[in-house]
Amino acid sequence: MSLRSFNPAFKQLFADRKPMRLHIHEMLNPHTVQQVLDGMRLKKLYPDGSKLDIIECNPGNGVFSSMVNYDLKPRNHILIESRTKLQQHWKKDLQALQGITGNKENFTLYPRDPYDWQTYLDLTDKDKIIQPVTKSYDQVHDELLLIANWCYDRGEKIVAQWIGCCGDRNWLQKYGKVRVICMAPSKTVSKFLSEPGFGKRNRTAMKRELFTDSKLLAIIANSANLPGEGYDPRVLIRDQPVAAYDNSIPKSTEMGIFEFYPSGMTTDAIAEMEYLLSPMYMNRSTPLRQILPKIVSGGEGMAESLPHDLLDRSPREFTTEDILAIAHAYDKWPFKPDYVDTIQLDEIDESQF
Amino acid sequence: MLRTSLKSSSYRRSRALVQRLLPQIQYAYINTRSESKTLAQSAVAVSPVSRLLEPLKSERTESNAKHSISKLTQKSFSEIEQTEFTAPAAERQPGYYSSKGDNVIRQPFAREINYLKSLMESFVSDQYYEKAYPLLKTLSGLVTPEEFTKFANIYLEALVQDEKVSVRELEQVIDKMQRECHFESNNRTRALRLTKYLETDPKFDLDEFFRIPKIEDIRSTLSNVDIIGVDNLYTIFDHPKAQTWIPSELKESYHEYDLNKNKEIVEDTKKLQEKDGSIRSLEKDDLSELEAVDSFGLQIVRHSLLGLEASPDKIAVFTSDIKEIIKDMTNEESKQKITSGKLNYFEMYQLLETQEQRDQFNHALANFNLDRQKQMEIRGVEGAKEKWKHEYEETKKRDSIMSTKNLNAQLYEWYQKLVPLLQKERQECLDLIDDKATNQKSSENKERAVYAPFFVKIDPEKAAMTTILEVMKLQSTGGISNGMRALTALQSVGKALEYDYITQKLSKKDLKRTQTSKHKGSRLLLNLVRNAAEGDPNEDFGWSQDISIRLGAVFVSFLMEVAKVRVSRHTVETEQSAFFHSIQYIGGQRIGAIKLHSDLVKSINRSSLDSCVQPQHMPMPVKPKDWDGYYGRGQVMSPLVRVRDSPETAAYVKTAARNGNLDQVYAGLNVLGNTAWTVNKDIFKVISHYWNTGKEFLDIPGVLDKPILPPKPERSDDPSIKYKYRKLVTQLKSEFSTMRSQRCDANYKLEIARAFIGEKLYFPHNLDFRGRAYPISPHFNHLGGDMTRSLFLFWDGKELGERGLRWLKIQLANLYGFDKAPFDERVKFVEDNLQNVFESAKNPYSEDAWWKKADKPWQALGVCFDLRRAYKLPDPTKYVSHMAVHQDGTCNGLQHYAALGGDLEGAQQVNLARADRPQDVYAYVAGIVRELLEKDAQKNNKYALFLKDKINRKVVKPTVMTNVYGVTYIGALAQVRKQLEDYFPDNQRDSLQEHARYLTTHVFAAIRQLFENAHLIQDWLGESARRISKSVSIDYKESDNVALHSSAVIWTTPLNLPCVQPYRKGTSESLKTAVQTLTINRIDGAGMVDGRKQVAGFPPNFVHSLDATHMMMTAAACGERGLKFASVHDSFWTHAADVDTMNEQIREQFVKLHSSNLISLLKEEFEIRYKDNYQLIKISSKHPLVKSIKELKQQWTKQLNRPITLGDELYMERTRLEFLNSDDPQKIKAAQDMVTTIKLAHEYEGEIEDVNDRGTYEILIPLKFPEVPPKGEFDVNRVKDSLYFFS
DNA sequence: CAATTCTCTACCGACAATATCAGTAGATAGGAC
DNA sequence: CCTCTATCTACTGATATAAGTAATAGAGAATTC
Repeated sequence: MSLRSFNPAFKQLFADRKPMRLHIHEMLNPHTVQQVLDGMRLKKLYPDGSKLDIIECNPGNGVFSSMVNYDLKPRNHILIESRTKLQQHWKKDLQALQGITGNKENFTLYPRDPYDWQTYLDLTDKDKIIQPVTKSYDQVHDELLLIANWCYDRGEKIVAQWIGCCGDRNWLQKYGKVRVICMAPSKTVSKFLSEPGFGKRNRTAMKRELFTDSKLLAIIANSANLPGEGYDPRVLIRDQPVAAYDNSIPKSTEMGIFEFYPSGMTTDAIAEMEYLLSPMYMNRSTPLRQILPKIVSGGEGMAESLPHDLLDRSPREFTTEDILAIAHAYDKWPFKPDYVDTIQLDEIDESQF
Repeated sequence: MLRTSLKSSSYRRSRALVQRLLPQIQYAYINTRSESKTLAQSAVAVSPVSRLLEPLKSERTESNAKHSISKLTQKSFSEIEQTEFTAPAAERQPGYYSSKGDNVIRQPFAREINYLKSLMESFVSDQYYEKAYPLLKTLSGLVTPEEFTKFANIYLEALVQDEKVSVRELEQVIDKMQRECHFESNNRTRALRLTKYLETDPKFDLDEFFRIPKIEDIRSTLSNVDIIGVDNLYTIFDHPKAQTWIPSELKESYHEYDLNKNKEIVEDTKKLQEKDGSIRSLEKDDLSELEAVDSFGLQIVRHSLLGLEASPDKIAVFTSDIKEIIKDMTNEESKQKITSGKLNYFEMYQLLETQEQRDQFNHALANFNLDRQKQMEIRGVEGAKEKWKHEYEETKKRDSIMSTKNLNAQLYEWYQKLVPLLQKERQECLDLIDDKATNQKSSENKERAVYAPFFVKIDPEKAAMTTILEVMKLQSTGGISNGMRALTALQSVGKALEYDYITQKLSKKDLKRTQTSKHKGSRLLLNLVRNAAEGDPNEDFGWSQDISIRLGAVFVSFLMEVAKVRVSRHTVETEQSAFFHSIQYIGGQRIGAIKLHSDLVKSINRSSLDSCVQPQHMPMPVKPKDWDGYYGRGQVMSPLVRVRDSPETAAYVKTAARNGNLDQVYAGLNVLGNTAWTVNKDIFKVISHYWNTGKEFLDIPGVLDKPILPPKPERSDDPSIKYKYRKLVTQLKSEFSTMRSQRCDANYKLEIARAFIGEKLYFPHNLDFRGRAYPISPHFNHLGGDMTRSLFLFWDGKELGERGLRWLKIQLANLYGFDKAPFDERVKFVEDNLQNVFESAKNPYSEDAWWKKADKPWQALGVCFDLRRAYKLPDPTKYVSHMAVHQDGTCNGLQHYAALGGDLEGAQQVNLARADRPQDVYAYVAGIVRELLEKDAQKNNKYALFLKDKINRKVVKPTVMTNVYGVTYIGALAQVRKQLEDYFPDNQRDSLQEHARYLTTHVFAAIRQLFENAHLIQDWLGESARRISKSVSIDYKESDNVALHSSAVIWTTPLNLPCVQPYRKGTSESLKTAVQTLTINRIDGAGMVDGRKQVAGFPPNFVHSLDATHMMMTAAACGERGLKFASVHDSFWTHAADVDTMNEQIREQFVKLHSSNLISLLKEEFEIRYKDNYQLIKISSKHPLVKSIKELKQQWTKQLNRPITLGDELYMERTRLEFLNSDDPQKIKAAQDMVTTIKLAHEYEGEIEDVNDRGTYEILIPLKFPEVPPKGEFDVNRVKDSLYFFS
């Protein structure tokens, strides 16, 4: 298979160094990346590279970065990388690239922590490296693309929050329907992409369905494994993701790549009862009727204003309509507790000094 | 905990794998015995083969039975009856914990045995003998025959006590037990039979009964006096052969009896006094009306300690006693006052004139309080209930519909609903036990069967109260808002129920054996029998944790079912559950919680709960009985040492107690427990006044409604803003809820204080596992904060004298915060402020009263009151003071370290040496740091330049203090950063961090420099702990249940208290209850030690065990000299007049403690204790030893046809040593010729270094300890001259 | 094995995860002979 | 009557839970990335 997207300028750069593994897994095999990119057909979505800004989180050793860059030829390609060793690599590589191509790839290394919200504020507001335009939510933002690799255990948390941001339309999603191409462990992706009724369906999956449009793009497994286990079959059939092998992905951590961007939906109603959803989804196979009294003072009373068939189903089975129905009932419920009472305390560490 | 369970599961897996492999190999060996050789055989050809093989053969016992035995504690009595649980004899043999040589026994199946015992006792005490028998039979399958006899005798004892059981039936049961359970009777069994015969068979022939047994056996039989009882012993005494039969301990009683028998005793007629005008102490109610304003919070529980009401006849006795006592008083006015009925007991006591009167008064009061204590235990909660009922009825009169407005009325409503439900459930349980239940096999009944035998023991009415009180008390604990951890709730309810059950059981105890109708007879014998009947203080009693939790869950779930609150919003009103069960996610883990309805919480906040009535949480109005074993006597049921669920700690302490090693510990504790206190009424009034304003005052938080929160951010605000908001809000809420619970806690304390005004009270103490002493009653004690401490006075007063007056002034200066100056200056400080002192005492409420600005204002005010009173006398030195004056060690941990290490400069800085002024170690360390920075500043270090003028004692104090506890760099960094925070604005976080990092390193360096030797000792302790916790016992086998690293750090204090660090990695087990399935982390006595904690904990724990020892020694010494003594770890208290004596003893005892080289002694102790342990160390693969060891292992591998394990290596060494120590010269010879890996390492002459690098090879060597670091030059005797050592 | 990732970070008093589901081993019942 | 299989149950181990990681930095334990 041809490496259509491979930037020859990188050939030497990659050859010069040994790829390092630093906590976050990534594809190191260009052939795999090529397969994935072929499946994604990004050029169709972003035909005009001269207007496109790419923000990439945790580019790592840069195989994917360089190839997606070569594919789309963006105006800006920001690499947010916080691992000092990799920062050094990039600095060196970009210097070299300057010599080879004059950095017509438009890479900029932004050596900050992609986990930190402040990084994005500084990128656009303080350092003004890029200044995205705000577009309407009618269609996907065609001048801004976010690529992120969160393929390690703790990445799940940030992915969940990013999905939440689509509902709130804040963070980068304040600029419009910004597509996020996200790499994460299959364990995470299969959870967040599951549909109602699937065993792994959880709160974030529900929010994902409600607030975003999403698609499973690819599954990359170690060649010792069979890719795609644990995903909701409906998603696999619907999205027809690319299945590829890459042995830089460890056997224990399959990688899933999916995209999401805000859907038309945004509402305060879900945030208002977020504190209810959390315990609700802890017993996600228990019928709502039994859960209600366990999540809020007097919660059993809320049942009166909900249809029976909904009460008999469990959170795992809830569709977005169900959730909205519950949100509505909650809104009308007279016994909503004070906001103070809904705040959960975390561990109190009392230091004596 | 997920991690732990994963770890242990994978660990189990690998072990299971080994277990699966091993048998095959051994079978293979056994079948081909002639061809192949075992390890040992190959090494010692001449050794008797069978003996070498035996241990290996037994390794393959992995029976199913064992597997199911661990499930036994989850089974109900009927399931146990139907299932067979039998452990192979080998597995019943006791093991050991950390050390083979300590002779502390680890009982296999301890939890299962305990459960069966509880069940059996439960049945047997209600005459369900046929239900109890199968349990006994199951027990016989789990324990050794000797152990079994003990349990069988418990069963038989019940039969003997039951009059309906005949001798024949008894003998039949014994017969059956012999047949079915391999019961081996002993002399206690004989005593049981004897008793039954004596009591039921008029024609019983003692001669015949004792014809066959040997004389020693007869004597041993008769020494079971608790079984035989007084009257039966008299019968035996009457027998002509009695003199030869009776054991030595009964000789004296026998003679007394014999003597009295022949005397005509005139029966004393009761001389009960007529009840003319009994003097009763001022009623608490009157006082409350006098002094309490029922406005804000501090609501008086009427009869809050109703139980402290005595029965009328006791009042009469007390009254006449007092009349008798004051008969000879000279001051008529005082006499008048005492009989007026307007004084409380303490005020009466103060008016007495002679020591004799006081002694008599104390005696009378002690008798009186004994009865009151009993009443309190029996009817403790009754008072609360009456109050609830009253308010309920009042409320009902006003409103037709109950509302949450009145909390107590609400509680009563729940109580009323709960009781019938519990009664019904109890009946169901009874039916189930009687096999009368309609659907015996239903799943409901299956669950019921687990708790039924215990449920039926509980009085529903009392339990209803207990449940409500406990649950309400726990609101907002455990980091859960408006609720509590389910585990905590179920456990405390369960424990409280257990307490009720035990007290009830004790009050109903069969008195037959300890009473006699004879007026003549032997008092000695009576005492002997009564003592014996109290039982062995080293024997466990009560329910296991599982039982009480499960039971607690049943009660809590019933409460949750019935408890409702009425809620209204706008125009809607409805009834909702008061409690609900919920799962919360805290700190990455799910926590089961019982939450209160938010409206209920608001109601509680408004009215503040008065839940204190439960006697187990109270100080004692009577002197606690002296400690003489693992469990306390009398009302004190707590163990001597708080063992934190560590079976090992408990076992070590019990063994020490049984061996009689703890007398010195008891002595110290008893001094603490015998110190009588009373409540300072003057202070109470002032606190009460400020409390009732409802405003914040000093350390009392004000009444708070709800926290004020800033407006919520918009949905579309940046996540960082939302996050910051959430963080702020949680912090506000958490601050709010700590304030609230502080106020709640203070309320609780004040209520107890109020109840004890004018009363005499005691604090029985017990120990933590290091030996530090704590009062057992948890809330109201002298360990509390300033406010709580200020409420205490010694019951006894002592005339100040010159010195006492001086010390009282010093005490005030110390409390005021003027404690860094020499004594004379402190005295002067107070004398200069004497007007302020008087003014404070005279008018404590004035806006800017002097006392309010003190460091510890409440206690300072207390001294002000005292000083003012003293100075009102013509001669203030004649004033009788009840104040406790404190002498505090200056950085006590460092004092001990300095003494151990002998650091000259360090010792001086913590006042071990005499100095004109008290030395301040913090300031001194700050000085060193400053010098270090100065040097760097000259090199133009920017951090040094910035920081050098900002170093003061405050900056270094936290780090110096926590250094003793082994604070790490990162922890200290956080402290320093906090101290430096003010110098850096918010946007310079990075700079702050860098400066803090720089400074922390230098603070560490400074401490290290000052206490160089001490640090070497700290390191030595740490290293020793590391080696111990990574060591392997010689008996280690892969197939065993004993973990690879199973030795904890254990040491013995100079007072012989064994200290066992309880840190082991547990396994999580789940316990299904009526409320939820709990996950309980259980530690196994032979489980893996938590090396990290063992190492980190040992240095501080060892030093704390030393300071505890010092305290106990001082306590005992002060006690011997007639001083009253109390302590808060490193703060020692006594009367002002006695401070000099105490100070002398503090120093004497310190010198005595440190006159031996404690670390060398510790090393010797370790060497003995861990002599059977081996160290796993890594040596360089290039080390010459590696080659020979590898060779030997290869040789063995070939012969055994499997890889050599650690267990194999140890087995070989074990065999070698066994042979070496045998008497058989052939074996000795064989052992000498035998080579093992360990022997190779042991005999290696060169250097063996534990390297932590790559390219290493792990070998076993005998456990050795590092050399003790040399001591510095400081001579500990100089402490005797130090003025400010404790000051 | 050695390399890499994860965890924990100040002592004691006063500790503490839980629900669910899939898979498996063992038990029971049932049916045929 | 015995054996064999189908079905059920009990038990175990794995997994998900939430959704700022929190400002650090170095050793030690646990995996195998």
